[in-house]
Amino acid sequence: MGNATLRPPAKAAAAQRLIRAAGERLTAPRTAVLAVLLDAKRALTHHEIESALAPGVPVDRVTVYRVLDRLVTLGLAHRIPGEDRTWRYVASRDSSHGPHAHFTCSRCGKTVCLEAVATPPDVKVPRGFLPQKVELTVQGLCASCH
Amino acid sequence: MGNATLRPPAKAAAAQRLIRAAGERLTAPRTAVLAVLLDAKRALTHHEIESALAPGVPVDRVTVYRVLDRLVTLGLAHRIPGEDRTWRYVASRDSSHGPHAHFTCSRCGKTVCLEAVATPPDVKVPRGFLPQKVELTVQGLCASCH
DNA sequence: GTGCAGATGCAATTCGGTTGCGTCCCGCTC
DNA sequence: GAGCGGGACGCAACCGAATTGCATCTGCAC
Repeated sequence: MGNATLRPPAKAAAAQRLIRAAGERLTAPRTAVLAVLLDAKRALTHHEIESALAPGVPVDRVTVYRVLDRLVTLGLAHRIPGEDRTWRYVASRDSSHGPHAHFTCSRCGKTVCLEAVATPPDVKVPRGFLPQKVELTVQGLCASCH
Repeated sequence: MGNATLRPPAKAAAAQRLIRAAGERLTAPRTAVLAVLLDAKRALTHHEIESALAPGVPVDRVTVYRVLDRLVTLGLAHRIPGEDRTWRYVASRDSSHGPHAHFTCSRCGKTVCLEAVATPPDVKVPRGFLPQKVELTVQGLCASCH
């Protein structure tokens, strides 16, 4: 998952580029948080993000929330409601926001994005309902818990 | 959604039957809570459940949580993590726990179960992962908010 | 009717997340 | 390169959903 003190500089540079490209002000917290997300192989909770960047720049809890919120708004990240009532965040791999699938381990809570759902979700909704976003979550055991 | 003071006795009777059939002790809170769920046309939050049964038997907040928890364990109900970080509960229509789909209105938060999803659950999971349950959530606008 | 494991009620606590507000600093302008 | 203004940050207090501990009560088996 990467070490905060040794976070690849490439990720920080990429983070800066993305923030700039979004027309946002470039600040240390934003760079750090986005770099953490880009470096992560799975969805991270707020707590995980916070502790991942702790050794470097100390960033306030609230600021992390606000940065994440902003990143989600900008489309640079998206967040997943978990079974444990906490948000998890992932950097958006690219702007293709097709029907998204996630896998959550019911033992350790680890959450990963599943690429390429082979199923065009033709869901029947009641008359008058307007579907906008489809979330597909698979619960089960991850490789290490299995 | 039914009125608490005039809750159909049929629902209370059904609730009692289900609780009994599950080999559980029959208590007023359990009957009341399950009756509320059976009577509901959509998924209810803890708060909604509580206020739905308020006029009749006053049931402690904590007890409602515990009863719901028990009902979920027994398979008589299931709960859905919402975008607003609160659980919503629905009585399990029957024991067929196929891939389940829910619709959540992003404006008013109302959540309903979608029957009959044409979802062939061929989701690709990473090697070593063991899928157990599939949740499909559709976000959008409900008929009244649309 | 009696006993007891299990259920309930009450109070206090935890915890993820949010809000208010004063200060700081990024980035535009001159 | 100095000045400036609005947005971002940090701190502290707050909120509400959910959980835990414990004493009391009760469904139900005998």
